[in-house]
Amino acid sequence: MSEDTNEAPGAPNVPSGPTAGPNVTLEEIARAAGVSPSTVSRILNGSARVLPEKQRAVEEAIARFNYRPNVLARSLASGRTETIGVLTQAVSSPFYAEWLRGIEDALAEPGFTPIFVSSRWNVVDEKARLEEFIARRVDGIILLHAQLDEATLAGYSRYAPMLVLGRSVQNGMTLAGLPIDNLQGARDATRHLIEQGHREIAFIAGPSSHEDAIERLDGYRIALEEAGIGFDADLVEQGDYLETGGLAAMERLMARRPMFTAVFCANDQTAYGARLAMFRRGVRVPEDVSLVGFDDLPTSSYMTPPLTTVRQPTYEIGRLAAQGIVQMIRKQPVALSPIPLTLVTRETTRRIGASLSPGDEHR
Amino acid sequence: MSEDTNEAPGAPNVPSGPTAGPNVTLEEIARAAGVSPSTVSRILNGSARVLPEKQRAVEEAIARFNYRPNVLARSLASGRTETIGVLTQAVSSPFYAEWLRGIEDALAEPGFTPIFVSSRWNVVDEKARLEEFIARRVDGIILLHAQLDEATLAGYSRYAPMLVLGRSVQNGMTLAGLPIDNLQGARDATRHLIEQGHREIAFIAGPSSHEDAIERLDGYRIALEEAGIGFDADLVEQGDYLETGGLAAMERLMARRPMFTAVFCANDQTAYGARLAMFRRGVRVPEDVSLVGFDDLPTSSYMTPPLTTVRQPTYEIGRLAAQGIVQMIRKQPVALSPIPLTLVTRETTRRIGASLSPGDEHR
DNA sequence: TTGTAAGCGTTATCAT
DNA sequence: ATGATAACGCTTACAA
Repeated sequence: MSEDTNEAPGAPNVPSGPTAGPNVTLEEIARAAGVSPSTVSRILNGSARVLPEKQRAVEEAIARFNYRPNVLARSLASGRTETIGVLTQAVSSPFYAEWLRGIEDALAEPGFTPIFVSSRWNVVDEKARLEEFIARRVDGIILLHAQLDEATLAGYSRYAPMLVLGRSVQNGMTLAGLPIDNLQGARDATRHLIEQGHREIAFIAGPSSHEDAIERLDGYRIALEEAGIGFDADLVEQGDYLETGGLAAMERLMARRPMFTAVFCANDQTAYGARLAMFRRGVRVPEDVSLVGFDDLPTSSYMTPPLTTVRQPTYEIGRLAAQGIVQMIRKQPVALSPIPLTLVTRETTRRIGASLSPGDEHR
Repeated sequence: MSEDTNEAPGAPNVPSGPTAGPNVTLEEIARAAGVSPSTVSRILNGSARVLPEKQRAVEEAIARFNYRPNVLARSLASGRTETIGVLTQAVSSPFYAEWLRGIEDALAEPGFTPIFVSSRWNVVDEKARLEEFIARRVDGIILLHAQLDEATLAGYSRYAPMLVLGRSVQNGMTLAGLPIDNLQGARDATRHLIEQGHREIAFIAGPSSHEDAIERLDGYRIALEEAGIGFDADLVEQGDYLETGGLAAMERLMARRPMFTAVFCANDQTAYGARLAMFRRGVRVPEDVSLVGFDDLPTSSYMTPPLTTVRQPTYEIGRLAAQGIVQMIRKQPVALSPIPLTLVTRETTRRIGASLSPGDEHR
């Protein structure tokens, strides 16, 4: 029983005594403390009152053997894993980072553990990752930007309650969506430019496969139309939500179309690329061209000049999602209202018109 | 047995027949296919030859019932979880993102699943997360920048093999370190500035609690001394590896010390902050002051101007770590040599000296 | 309050 | 090649 003698350098806290280390079981603790396994279990889970003396004996044994309950066995027996599958499109994207932080923090409170995976913007991977979650018997699933269609999601939600961020779905007991009002955000941003006197406003779009990219384009278009300016397809370039795409799109735009006083980018990463393209050509921001992004990534306020952009309360959204999924697991009703976005005006936009008045620079 | 009738909207692929859905077990599959559980298990794992007809019958039943093996039960029985605990200091840090991507990609090949958690630069959390890994019976652990001392790590490594990134430890069978040569990187960066004619080179340091921050400071100091310039504590400001810290440090520096022609920052985030501080004061980069960062975050090449910095091959490091831990799990020997860093010269540094010659701008 | 015993869904060791 | 059967380490009625 105690053939557990792998020489590890300076193992601390681990008694060199009997069955120390990794493979101690609840049963051995029970034996050592002179109680039954169920008593140990009860103490571990606080699921019933136990005589103080036994309590102490058990706790002493746990400490002495450095015992850690086996989560697997616990979950198998109880049917609960206290685990939430979180599916991102890319764990490493700066955009998801804040969401993850919010989720992680909010999940820690009720004692759930998140499992983060990425599906790389790929529907096949997305399915595969969801099935892994199910095989792992997660208690709930949070999807950041699901690509799968609603019917498929609903099917998977039979296995575990699912919450989809950035998407509206038919809310039910096991499937819910937390939509983000991209259209409104894009409209506000465009309006801001219009109010600043801009009329030739270019747009660098995100991938048309993304629902939110389409919404942002729509918001831009609607604001233009509302202002009586009208949408001009010639002012729109295709990006890919990445810096490289923004750079290339901006280069094409400048080569093709010298007349515009502002550029609205479908996300901040695109704006970074566009900004560099302008820098390369000696186009000044905001003196020559105003620039607006979308998302408000943490670094955007450190761009030079700091980027005007549409802020998503990402950390808070993450928290909301985490709280929501926990409620769904507990079969409590969840009310999820669309997340409003707010424009944060920083220093890449400038009033134009009448004469070249100083505009916004003084602050 | 088939009280499994929760109404889910449009569940696909799930037969509305007998025991469809979540709770199908291996035993039911066996019954349906007219074989024993062991046979099903063998087919699932390919662990033995089975008659083609039974094989087909079982596969058919699996498909029909949409059966997914319970990972928990499997792990409990087999003692293997095929899971790697990955401890980061902050999942959401742009710095760790690329490491995670490398780890995730490389782990997918041998079929391991990473579990990412953050310890928030906090030793207490770090211990707690490690113990969770152990309770989850992960097969191996990768630590990104462990803060715990080596003896403690060695103790935990009794439970599962551990690989520490960015740190050198006494390499053994169950504990290994993959050091990163921060000192050399910092020395190269400083030398570059010296070669460009700079002599008054300021340094914004990282938190002194971080081993790598100290190494970077040392590299700076050594390069200075090697060049006969000598270290001047008055040119060093304290940062915190974050943008805010860089901003504040730079402001203090400018307020205190007008004489310097270059600033070397302990990491890119610090450089972003410093760059903004200079922008605010009308100090031009690189015309007035040269700027060098460290890490080469993805956005650094999109800074304006693009940031000269020390590049860590982060994605590759992540891959190496993943491959290393898998080898350790398989009890194969691992050879881990320190990762060299390379300076990438972009546009925030400029040659000075003789006269104000144009220098590097032409490219 | 405490103990006994029957699962939880697999894998693995035996025989056959 | 296949099937019983005993683990794996815990939870949870059910009794006492």
